[in-house]
Amino acid sequence: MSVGIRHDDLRRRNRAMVIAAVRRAGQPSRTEIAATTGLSHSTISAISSDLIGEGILTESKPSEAGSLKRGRPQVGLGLNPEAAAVMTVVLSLNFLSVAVIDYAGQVIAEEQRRLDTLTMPRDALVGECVAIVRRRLEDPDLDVRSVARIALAIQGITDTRARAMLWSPITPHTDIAFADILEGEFGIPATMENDCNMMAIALRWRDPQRYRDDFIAILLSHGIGMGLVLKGELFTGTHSSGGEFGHMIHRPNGALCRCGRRGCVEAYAGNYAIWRNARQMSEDAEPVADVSDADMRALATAARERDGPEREAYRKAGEALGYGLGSLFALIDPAPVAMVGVSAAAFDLIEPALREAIAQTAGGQHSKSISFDTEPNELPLIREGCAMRALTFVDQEIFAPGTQTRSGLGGKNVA
Amino acid sequence: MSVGIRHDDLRRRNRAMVIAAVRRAGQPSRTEIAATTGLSHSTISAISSDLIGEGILTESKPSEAGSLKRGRPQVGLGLNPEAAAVMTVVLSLNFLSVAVIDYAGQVIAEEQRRLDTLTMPRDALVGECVAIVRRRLEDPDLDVRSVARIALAIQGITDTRARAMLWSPITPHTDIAFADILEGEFGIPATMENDCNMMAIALRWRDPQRYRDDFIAILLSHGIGMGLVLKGELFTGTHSSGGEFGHMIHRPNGALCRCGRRGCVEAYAGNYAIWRNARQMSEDAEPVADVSDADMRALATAARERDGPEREAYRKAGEALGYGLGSLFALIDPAPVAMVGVSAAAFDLIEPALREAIAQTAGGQHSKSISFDTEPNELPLIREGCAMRALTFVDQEIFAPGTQTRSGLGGKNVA
DNA sequence: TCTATTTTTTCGAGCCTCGAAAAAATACTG
DNA sequence: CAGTATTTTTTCGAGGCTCGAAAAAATAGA
Repeated sequence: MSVGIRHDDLRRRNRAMVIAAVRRAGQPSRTEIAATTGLSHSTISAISSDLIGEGILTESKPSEAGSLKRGRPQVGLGLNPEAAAVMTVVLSLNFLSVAVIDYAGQVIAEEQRRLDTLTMPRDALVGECVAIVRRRLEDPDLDVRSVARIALAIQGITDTRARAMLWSPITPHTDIAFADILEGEFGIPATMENDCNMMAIALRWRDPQRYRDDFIAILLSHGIGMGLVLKGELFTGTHSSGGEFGHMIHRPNGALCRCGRRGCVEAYAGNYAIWRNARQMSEDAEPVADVSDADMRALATAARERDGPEREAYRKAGEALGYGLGSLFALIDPAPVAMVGVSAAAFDLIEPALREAIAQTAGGQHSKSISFDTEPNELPLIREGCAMRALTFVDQEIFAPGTQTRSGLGGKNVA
Repeated sequence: MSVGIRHDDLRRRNRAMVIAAVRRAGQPSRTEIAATTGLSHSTISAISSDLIGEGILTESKPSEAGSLKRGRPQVGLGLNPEAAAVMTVVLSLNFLSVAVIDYAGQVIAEEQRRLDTLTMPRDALVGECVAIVRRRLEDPDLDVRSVARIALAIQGITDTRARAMLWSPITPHTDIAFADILEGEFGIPATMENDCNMMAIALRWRDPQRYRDDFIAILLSHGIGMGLVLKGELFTGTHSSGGEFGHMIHRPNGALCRCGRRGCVEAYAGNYAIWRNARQMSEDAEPVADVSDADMRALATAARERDGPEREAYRKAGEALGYGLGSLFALIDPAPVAMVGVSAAAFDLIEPALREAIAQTAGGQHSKSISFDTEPNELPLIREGCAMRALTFVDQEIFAPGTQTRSGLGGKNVA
């Protein structure tokens, strides 16, 4: 069960803490680090001297040009971009994109590719992923010997251990152990992440003020996904990536969902559902495979112009999202929400019904104070999230290694 | 933000770990403790010698009568019952009960009282609680100078910090800071806990095999409550005790709930809802204040005898619970469920519809493998949970004190 | 150039855990 | 019944880590 703290863990954890402080703060001085970590100046001095010696951190002389203060000027510590690199692989509908990122977080190489993910055979899909990674790794223009971690994100359900995709709407194939495949191929540790979880992580790094300990990222796209951070930690299911907000039941025995079941939130709020309602098709109509972003934008425009089936479709979407959030907020208490994806651009059409619905629920007691943010473009968020995920892994497991993660704090999902 | 580990924390945490190991295992030897904690024998020896010296642990000579093994016999370590005592206060509908428990977990005194909680003025309710605690504390037959902690449980919503009751169905009054009141009155640290959370904690201590890291306790009583343990930790909302499973929305705009809203799970599965449906009253009918356990049992008997409105009422309850669990399992993945409370005795009437409903949901994919346990009597569970809650507090915060819980691991809800 | 001020490093003290060896306590063996 | 094997527990020195205080370093103002 829970495990004691050994003496050697101490240094390891405090090293990790110093690295984390630098990654968060950018260019903090040793004094600032001492303040945020609560450790003594001597300890910080010793640890950072080690880290600089190992090439993980660097000193960056002039922290601020206008140094008005009296005494010895602070010298900022920064991450050494050359200490390592990580790679992100984002696999979405008909689209594959990779990036190589240096240790300081800058993108140093990219490649993107269109694929027909819905019809590709299993081997071809895996093969494309392996090939694109290989091309980046073998790029002679780039010194990427030091790629220390690969983070792969996909729409759909992954397992808690971040090894495999269990199910995804972008391909008919299931249970692909991408992480193991890439590790086997390149000998680089890899993880298989859920796209919405990566969005949540990215939001936290982008705007730590707003998205700190408790917040929700909801992907409004062809399907409905969610990434949830509670008490500062990424929330996942116990077996799967979990957080399948889109498949909470909105109306028992209701509209047909892409998952084959009935009445899911997604069956009212996913792009295909909005499309189906806007075209006044039956709720039993088979969900279409994909609706283009352009079509969705046209739908939104029409809904804004006149009161018709399009507007009603968005209203229904808002209602489903509102009741779904209400149920969620009954469990976890309300928190700020970020709406991401194409339909987030139509949030003006969704919001009224959403707020009305949520006000009918226990979780929506203070519905007016629940704030919504919108971000129409999910891909950059997912990429950033993957990058931070991979980088913090390097921070913790490679540059602050130790008594190899015994059971204890191993699987913490610090966002 | 997250704080470094100081050198003095080390001993503190390892002390806490040893105490916890003893509480879990009962009479473990030093060697067993070393094995479960992963610490060295020397460390365990040093720490347990301290703890014995301080009167927290005791050695209990003959661990097993039939010691067949060869070498030096193990000497068991146990909790010293006199090291401290705690008090539990359980406030439920028309009923108030307290118990004094020694450090080893044995009840050493009890008192119970009937009250008319629904109509009592606020001051009287608080006054009764204070008075009953005072009577136990001042009991001359008992040496209870050393009560180190009071845990108070109530049906309803409490705040995350476990200081106050925010709302409860047993009284019209809201926002009563019971924990602060008792602390102020007696100078003993107190907490205000949610009843269902205590049930979950108790289940974990009763049957750690079955209820280990992930499970759900659902109270089927006048209202519907839930206690949830995820990844070994009690799950609570971010502001409130959270986990208001009973107020997830089952049918938008559906049956009238006791909370004044419509379509909550509870509005179909709470005793009043089953009663309302069994009597073929309108779903809009005002929920009755209370249905006696005897009446509920009569209802169940009738439902078992013939196919009529009673049976249909239980079917509807099962359906609501099933869809609710389905939505919950979409978020957290399926886990074992314990059904507690009067209506758990009628689970045979509820289960078929519940399983049918859950099979319609994404979370119920493997619905057959989800196991349900029943326990008709919630009160003993709540009491035990409070006792363990209070005792583990004493273990950690009083007998392993240190750098006073800075932000870091402060609020962990280890069940 | 000297002084005040702030940051960073150095150094010894005090703990803590660990491993190895010793001590303690029992069962087996002839 | 004495001696040996075995297992548990304690003891002891070594090695690490963090801390506080003091020293050193680096700058702005006078």
